Amino acid sequence: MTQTGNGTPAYQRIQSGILELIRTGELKPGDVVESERELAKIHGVSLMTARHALTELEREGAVVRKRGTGTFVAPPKIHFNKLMSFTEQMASRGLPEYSKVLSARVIEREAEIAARLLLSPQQSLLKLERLRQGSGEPFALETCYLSAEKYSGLVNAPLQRASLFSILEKQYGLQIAYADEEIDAIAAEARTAQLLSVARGSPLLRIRQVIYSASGFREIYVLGLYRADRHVLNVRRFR
Amino acid sequence: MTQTGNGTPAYQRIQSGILELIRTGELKPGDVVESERELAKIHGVSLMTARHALTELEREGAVVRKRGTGTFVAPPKIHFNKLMSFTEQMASRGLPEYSKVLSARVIEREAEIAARLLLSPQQSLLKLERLRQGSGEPFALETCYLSAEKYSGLVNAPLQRASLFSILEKQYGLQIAYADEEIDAIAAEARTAQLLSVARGSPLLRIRQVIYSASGFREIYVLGLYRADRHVLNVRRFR
DNA sequence: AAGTGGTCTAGACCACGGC
DNA sequence: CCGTGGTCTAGACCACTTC
Repeated sequence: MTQTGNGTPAYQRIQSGILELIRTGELKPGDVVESERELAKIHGVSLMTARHALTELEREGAVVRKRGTGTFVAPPKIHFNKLMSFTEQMASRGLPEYSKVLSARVIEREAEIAARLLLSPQQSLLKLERLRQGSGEPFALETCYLSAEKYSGLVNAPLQRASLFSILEKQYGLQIAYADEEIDAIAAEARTAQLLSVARGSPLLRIRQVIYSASGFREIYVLGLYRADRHVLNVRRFR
Repeated sequence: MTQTGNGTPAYQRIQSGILELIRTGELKPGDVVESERELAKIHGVSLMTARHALTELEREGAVVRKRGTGTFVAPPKIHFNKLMSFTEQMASRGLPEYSKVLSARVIEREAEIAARLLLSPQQSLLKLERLRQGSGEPFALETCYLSAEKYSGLVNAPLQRASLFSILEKQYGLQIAYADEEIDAIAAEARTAQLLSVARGSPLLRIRQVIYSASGFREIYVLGLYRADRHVLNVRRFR
């Protein structure tokens, strides 16, 4: 008797159940999760199916399994390698944040940048230059480039208030998936130094990122220059 | 009749077989991998077991599965967020590499660094300072700190020739798992500038990493200073 | 000894893709 | 239509941890 119930697979329903308990705080990090056999019985499912559910949850880092002992809620996740907008980053640290839009306009014939987005060299681009401030001090200079064709409406968007990510996600239905970043350091040249209130030649962290949509397209190119004395990047690398 | 053969699980043997074909080039990116049913028959194993093997290979990024179509060798992996030693990095790019050991000795009372390894402030540390050169030019200055108690033998290890990682893995049985890195930029001070053959005040990429063993302990602290004009860091971040 | 996760079997039905 | 991967069953034995 296979009782699939609704359309969602049984193993996913089991996962949702556990994730819900974690989300609501009913299960805290370190707490025991029901064993495979218990889950199988409760959900009226075979052992393999219950196992499947836990295997995926472990892979996602939600739980930890210990042979001979049980399955436990994983320690609070550290948000390493998470792609967050400036706004989100500041919010997650509880810091006040402010962005000044220096320019938002359409540019033409920027072949090099178009190439990074895999667009043809003549294609026009939307260029968005913002000075990021945190705790009242200038912090970073971020220049975003997007296809002008797709995102022309952004020129008049309330970027002063809302985060670019949230506008793209909500208004344009863009599903941001990941970003590849190139990180190095450069010396501040005159204009940048002045905008960021640092001396000319001061070391800046330069982050060039290509942001990909869930469907695999290159959607945004961002050139970020960060005051090294105000910014540390956190990365986790695996062997 | 369960024929396990040797000690390794069947699904791992199936994985090794496929990975070997990929490694030797017998299977190239885009090629079809044997179907679940074929694998099950060939290896005299049930369908679930063959599936398990492919599921893990897909998770690791070695293959891609397409419902209704088949399983294919994944496109060449991009080594994002991979923890590699300097030696490995240079080798993977086919570049000649050379390291000069500037010092290798035991130091005492370096409370701040001991703290990063969660050791007591008085504990003595092994300090290993190396100048990394690639293509004949100085490239980076790397200073490693390890527990002197555990790794005292390293003082006399052939670090000129073998990579620190490989010595730790082979001789000390250390299983390196991952590293958390703090990345920022600083201006080169006198000694560093001289060693790296750059002007004083040049921007350097500073990477401070804590390397963890598979059992979760903090094993190595590395302070790396990289010439920004010779080094770009690649990172992938996920939403 | 009892309970846990790890591996595995020999089937089954479904949804999807290509022909 | 046929072959593919996706989901699932109702058991089984093993290795490990805890008591």
